[in-house]
Amino acid sequence: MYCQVIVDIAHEDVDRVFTYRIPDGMQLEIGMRVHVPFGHRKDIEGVIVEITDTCDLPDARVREIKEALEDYPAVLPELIGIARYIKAHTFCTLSQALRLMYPAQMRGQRIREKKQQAVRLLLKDAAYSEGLARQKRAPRRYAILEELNGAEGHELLVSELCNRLGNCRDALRALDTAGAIEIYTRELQRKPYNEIEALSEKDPVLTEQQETVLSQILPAIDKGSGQFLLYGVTGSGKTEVFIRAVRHTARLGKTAIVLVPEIALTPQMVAWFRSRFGEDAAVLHSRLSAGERFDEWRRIRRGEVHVVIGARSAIFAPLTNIGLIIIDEEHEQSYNSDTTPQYDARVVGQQRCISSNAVLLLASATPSMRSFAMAGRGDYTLLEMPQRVHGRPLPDVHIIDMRRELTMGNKSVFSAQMLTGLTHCIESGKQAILFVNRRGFATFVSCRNCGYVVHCEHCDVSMTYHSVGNTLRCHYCGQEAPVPETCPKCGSTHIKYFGIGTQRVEDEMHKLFPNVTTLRMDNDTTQQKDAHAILLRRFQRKEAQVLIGTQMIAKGLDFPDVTMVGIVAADAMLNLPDYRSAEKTFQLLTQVAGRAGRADAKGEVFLQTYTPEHYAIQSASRQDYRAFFEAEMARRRQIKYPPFTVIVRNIYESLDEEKVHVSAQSGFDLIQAFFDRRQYLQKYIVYLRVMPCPIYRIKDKFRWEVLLGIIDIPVCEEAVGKMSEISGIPIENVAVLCQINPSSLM
DNA sequence: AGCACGCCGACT
DNA sequence: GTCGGCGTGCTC
Repeated sequence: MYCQVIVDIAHEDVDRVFTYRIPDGMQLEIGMRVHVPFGHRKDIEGVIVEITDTCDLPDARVREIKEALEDYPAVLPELIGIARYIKAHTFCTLSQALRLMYPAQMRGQRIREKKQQAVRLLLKDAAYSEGLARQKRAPRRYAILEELNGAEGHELLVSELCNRLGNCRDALRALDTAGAIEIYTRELQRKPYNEIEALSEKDPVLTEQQETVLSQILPAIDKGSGQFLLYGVTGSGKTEVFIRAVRHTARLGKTAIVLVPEIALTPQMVAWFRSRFGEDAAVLHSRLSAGERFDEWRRIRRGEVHVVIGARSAIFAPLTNIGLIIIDEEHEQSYNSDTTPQYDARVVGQQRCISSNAVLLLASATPSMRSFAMAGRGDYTLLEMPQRVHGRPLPDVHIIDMRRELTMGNKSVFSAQMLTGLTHCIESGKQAILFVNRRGFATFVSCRNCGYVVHCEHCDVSMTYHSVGNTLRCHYCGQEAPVPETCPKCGSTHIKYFGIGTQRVEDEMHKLFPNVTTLRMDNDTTQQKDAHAILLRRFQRKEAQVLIGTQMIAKGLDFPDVTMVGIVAADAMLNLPDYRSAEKTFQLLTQVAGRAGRADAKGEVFLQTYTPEHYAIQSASRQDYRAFFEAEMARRRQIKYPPFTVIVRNIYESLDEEKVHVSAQSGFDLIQAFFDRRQYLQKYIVYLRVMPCPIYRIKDKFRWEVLLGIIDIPVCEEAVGKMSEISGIPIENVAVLCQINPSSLM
């Protein structure tokens, strides 16, 4: 018997199968990880992707499998198929794609099951009393028996016993020989989020629109096919739909994956599922400890759970018999991996659904351009939930023209109108959220006399002022610098701060409302582990009346007492060099506005902007997704951007300014030559150019880019592949990376 | 990716 | 004369 092995080496030259002989008596299956000799090297890890009884190579060239690394296939056959799909579509090696399928810690045997010693009491009832009496004069043994008798299931971990009674291993050994107890090793499960408390356990009555939506999803799950895009406004009760759909899936004996866009949102989703849904839910994401991750992965692999909840990587959960894959907040950029393999969890999910006869359910209050367009074409069935539960109205949104504030002489952070709203909210004892999409205090520091702006000395960006520590910080490389007292250029002392950051808003709040407690949540205050959850819990417990934060407060959070939301600068992200900035602005404004008025009181949103007429802001204020979608699609079509095109961007970075330019130019020449040889592709090119990156220097490295825009039709994958291939050619002292539909064009 | 094989410069 | 530089090529 022979098998085909993919060796765990990420290089094109070895990106193919190698044939090995299976030694007599070795039990191997497809998907198992093995050690194989490879060239002059021993013990290279590999994955078996095929088993055959013949082989067409001369016998002398075929070597033997050394050993299996586990006694079960680490990669399910279905996931080998998914890995092949990822290789074909993201231009990585098969070994890189296979690495996604099992915990990284398993590579190089760096992790083992955690075993612990446990003891079980073998004596029951009368025998127990008798045995106990016999130990009257051995207090250690007596105590052990008593402890075990009182323990749940009459068993305890040895470590726990030693904790309670001191070191008692000798006594344990004696009891073991006497046959009173049994000492055994058992596997310890490290379970994340075990401490999460259950929420309400009763099923709420479904709203009419929830019923309607489920009446379409559930039969599809029975049938084993269907792809849905659930467009439901914030607060429309999408989570309840998820729970019912997953429960239905589990009742059919099938399994489900629920994806959330970021790790911080998993505990909440887990809580909802654990409390409402009897079945066990596993959690899988990259910030679990190595041990936790391995244990969760193995629980799933052994078929012990029906539901897996997690971030992007959980799409590769080793579940069999999948019946449903849910992707919540479907529009989030975080579903795209930005490191190789650059997969899109939505696309992988779709592929898994096809290979497992499962239903795909994408959900969002602000669907991505791509998904909504696909629904329009009939690729997805569109499901809508336009109303909030319990007929709660959407919040009133007030657009405030900050240009007028300025002409009226108001130079502060808050407009008169927002200040009134804030005061009213605070006085009525409710809570408020202030959204600022910039951390730090001020966005840049500038001389009023000559216009000089303080830049980072390593990057071509202005530095941000942080009032904590009174320093300037570069948000790209972390470099800190003191605030200049005089202008380095003209010597003037008129140095001023411009732009608004979270610290500035916090500062202003304290000045205006000295007795109101606030919480600030941004990258700077959430550095420590769990800081995120702790801050939110404090706000939930009303330890503060006002929460000031960046993007991270926008998503999925449910604070019933928040009646007022202030968006300090709605257009701050509108002018970024990113074709998605309008879409991002609309999504963010909608999400933030959705935080207001989630319980009984109607919410109010104050949206400050310098461009009140912009369609992203207008449509967001009316929570009018369709209007935004139409306008944005028209614009994307016109400027030829995704979803009409694919953008491929090769970035060249080097400390050597001359070399990086030359390298980018030769990369450009290669792709140009490629197109010259393929006339049939040329008509799909929208643009192809080589130029310096918008941020020309980061961390002292000069940056150039080759940018390709090409109509998104299947034959164009060839061109994407070529760009990826070119980026893989090593150049001395120049780093090249390839981005497909990059999230930012910095 | 790794590591050996192979053909040219400055050293005990 | 050798030790060792890293260019090129192969791995079932």
